[in-house]
Amino acid sequence: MSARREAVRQALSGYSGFRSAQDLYTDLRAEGSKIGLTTVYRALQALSDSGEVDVLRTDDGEAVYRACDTESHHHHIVCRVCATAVEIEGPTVEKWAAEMGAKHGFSGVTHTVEVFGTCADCS
Amino acid sequence: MSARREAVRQALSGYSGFRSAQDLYTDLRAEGSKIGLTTVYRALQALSDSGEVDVLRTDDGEAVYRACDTESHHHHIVCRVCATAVEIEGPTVEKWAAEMGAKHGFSGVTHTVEVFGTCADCS
DNA sequence: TCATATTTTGACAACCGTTTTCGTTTTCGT
DNA sequence: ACGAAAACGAAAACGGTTGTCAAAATATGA
Ligand SMILES: [Zn+2]
Ligand SMILES: [Zn+2]
Ligand SMILES: [Zn+2]
Ligand SMILES: [Zn+2]
Repeated sequence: MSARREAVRQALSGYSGFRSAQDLYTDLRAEGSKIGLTTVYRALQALSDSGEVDVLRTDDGEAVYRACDTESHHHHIVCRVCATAVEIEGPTVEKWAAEMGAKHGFSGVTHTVEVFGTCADCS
Repeated sequence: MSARREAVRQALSGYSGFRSAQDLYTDLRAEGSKIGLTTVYRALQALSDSGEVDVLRTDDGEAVYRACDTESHHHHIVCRVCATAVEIEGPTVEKWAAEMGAKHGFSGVTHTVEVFGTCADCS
């Protein structure tokens, strides 16, 4: 883990919501870091490959990242206004997805589930 | 509904899976149509705005479209190999998402759910 | 320590899907 | 048939992301 990658991880950990690569780049530069945008992308790629951060796509196709508390399988409920996110578990959903796969003859079933809403603070 | 838009809808209806704008453009040109790529994008935008087609983002951020049988809320199980998709309903999931929202004080809760796997034909 | 091999970095250009622009063509109501 | 309004397509612009490559940092080992 290089110093720059650690800096990116740290910057991401400071937020409870999902952030884009460019957001993080702006944050780091604002703090005085001389990091390059390319390096931020590379760090996020590595962190997501290793499962340390979660990635998802916004409606307009931008990748956003989050340093979650757990590395085990989970989902999120994300605020549409402030982008803060809460980690949630859904045994119900896990089972449902598996059942659906089996029912339709699909193997190697995975799923993506995200919940959106407006959080209490933003209401 | 203009003729070009109708052509895009028709082209999309010919497939059971999700297709990208560029895929459809290639299909239509291959059939001899003189349609432009811009028009394909515009038609898909209109169709998705009106709820006639579903849109989702692939892992690499590309938008893909599908002409579903029903316009009411539903989800899909998508084959990772041939991209064919089956429409599925999940009362269980609907309830779970709503409960999660309420539990964490979120309002106006929506959700995205997609299931992926390898279909029977591709196994 | 010093020299050398390896990895990481960042400026910049390239890439690719998508949107905007704008002049032309088609459609539609009268 | 006429003019207004909408749709169209080619090309340029856009924005996020990835590739390139030379310089800088770091690790290795004599
Ligand atoms: Zn997470
Ligand atoms: Zn799950
Ligand atoms: Zn559908
Ligand atoms: Zn649902």
